[in-house]
Amino acid sequence: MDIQKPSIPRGTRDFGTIETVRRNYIFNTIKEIFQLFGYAPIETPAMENLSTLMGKYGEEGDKLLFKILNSGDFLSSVSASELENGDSNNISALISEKGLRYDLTVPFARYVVQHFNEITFPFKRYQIQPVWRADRPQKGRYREFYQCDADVIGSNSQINEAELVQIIDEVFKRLKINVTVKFNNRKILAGIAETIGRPGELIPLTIAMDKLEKAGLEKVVAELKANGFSDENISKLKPVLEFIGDTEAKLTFLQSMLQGSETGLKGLKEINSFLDYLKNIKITADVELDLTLARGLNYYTGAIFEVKAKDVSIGSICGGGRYDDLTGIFGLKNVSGVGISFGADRIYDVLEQLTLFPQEVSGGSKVLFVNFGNKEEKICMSYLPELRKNNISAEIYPDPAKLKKQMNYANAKSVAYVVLVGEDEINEGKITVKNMITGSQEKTTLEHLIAEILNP
RNA sequence: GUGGAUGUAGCUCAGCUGGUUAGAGCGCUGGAUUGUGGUUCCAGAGGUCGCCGGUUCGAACCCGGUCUUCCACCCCA
Repeated sequence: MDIQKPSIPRGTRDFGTIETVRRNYIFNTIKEIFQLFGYAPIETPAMENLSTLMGKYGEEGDKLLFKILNSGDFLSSVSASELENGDSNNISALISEKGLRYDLTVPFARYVVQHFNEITFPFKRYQIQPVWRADRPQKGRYREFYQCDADVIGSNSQINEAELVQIIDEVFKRLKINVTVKFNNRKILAGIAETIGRPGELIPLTIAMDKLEKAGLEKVVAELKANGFSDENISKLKPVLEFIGDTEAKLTFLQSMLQGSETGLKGLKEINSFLDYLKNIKITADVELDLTLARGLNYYTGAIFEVKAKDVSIGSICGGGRYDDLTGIFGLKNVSGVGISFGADRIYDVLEQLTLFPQEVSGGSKVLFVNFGNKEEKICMSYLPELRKNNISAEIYPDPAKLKKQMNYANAKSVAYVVLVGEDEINEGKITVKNMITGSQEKTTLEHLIAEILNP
């Protein structure tokens, strides 16, 4: 039999011990903050019915869904003529009815509708699980990655938006990442579309506007023209694209521009309410209104957020928004929700690039007992529980290997103290403790070692 | 999904216009030091040159395909 070189699918990764400990540091930080704000955890399955997932993320999203082949004789449901036609889309619908989740928001909406009777509203939940996208991987883009979501469903108040910004601020403050929180409102974008004379063409408009920062005004205009926007449409839009000023100035400008649009004015009202709540909160991060912020996910209808790291260029590390009717498609009308999603894997990349991971995130033992042989290891075995009882992680080297090898092991695992108990120590009822950081060494007792570690 | 790069030891990389036996640093193992790591010195192990095929007397090197990683679009966390 051939030995095959093992590998994992592209865009997926193994995590070593250091990486896992560091990732847990991110997850734990986020989880702690979520709980601090009263969010409770749920989990949903890795796979959902495709009918739940399809059509929720736009055309692009459907393409990026990982589909799971039906079990058993999956071809039996395909007729010969369909096979002959070779329409992949058609056939895939026949042979696959499950898919891996693409995000956590849509499964959450499904969950809310399905468990409506058990839930007390407003429902604040958090969820930290992997999601999968059949995207082409590159830096900061993986096919399996973790999202850390917090959502409030069943409340229209902008107090939720303000709270989510507060959570974002708190999380990145603790992780020591400088960020800018950009926000916008889909209703305002809809109002702009209306005002320039292209109501209902929100999506092509926003996709083009989104490129302003990256591609520049000319490219945006060119794309709009290609999508059938007239010169008059574009000249009406230009003041928006060219506007320079702070959040307040933008709002004043929009107030007069959107007079004719009911939706647009509603969006303005939402933003003003949101900002009003925010005034009472001390926020460290920069928070700014960005009219070119669009975000692709189709289900957003109100506020939208995006968070960027100031010191690293990696795309957004957190995003979110309000969806007024995501549960509607599953039969539950008039339930509005708003949520944010932290991208743990990108946050990892940011922390690594800025070397912001705390030192103590190592994962090894604090104390290692050297193994000198059968008689000595038994004494060590009796000491170990004493340390662990005091919440000090400790281990004994399992084999009576050469001392050099055991010291090397301690060094590689960044163990702080190595304890040597040989014949001399046994006779004296003491232990020899070597401090691996300073290199100094002294004969002492177990009690003294414990005391030193607990009260440095 | 479109376009462009990339792949040589565990890691980072050298390897001339195709020419005998493919190299370095770091790491690893052993020794100098039989109860002392992180510094030093010596020795050693480790390679289907991503994979498959083609051109050639001869391929790590040229050509085709495929996979990987990366970059730009698209989109996104």
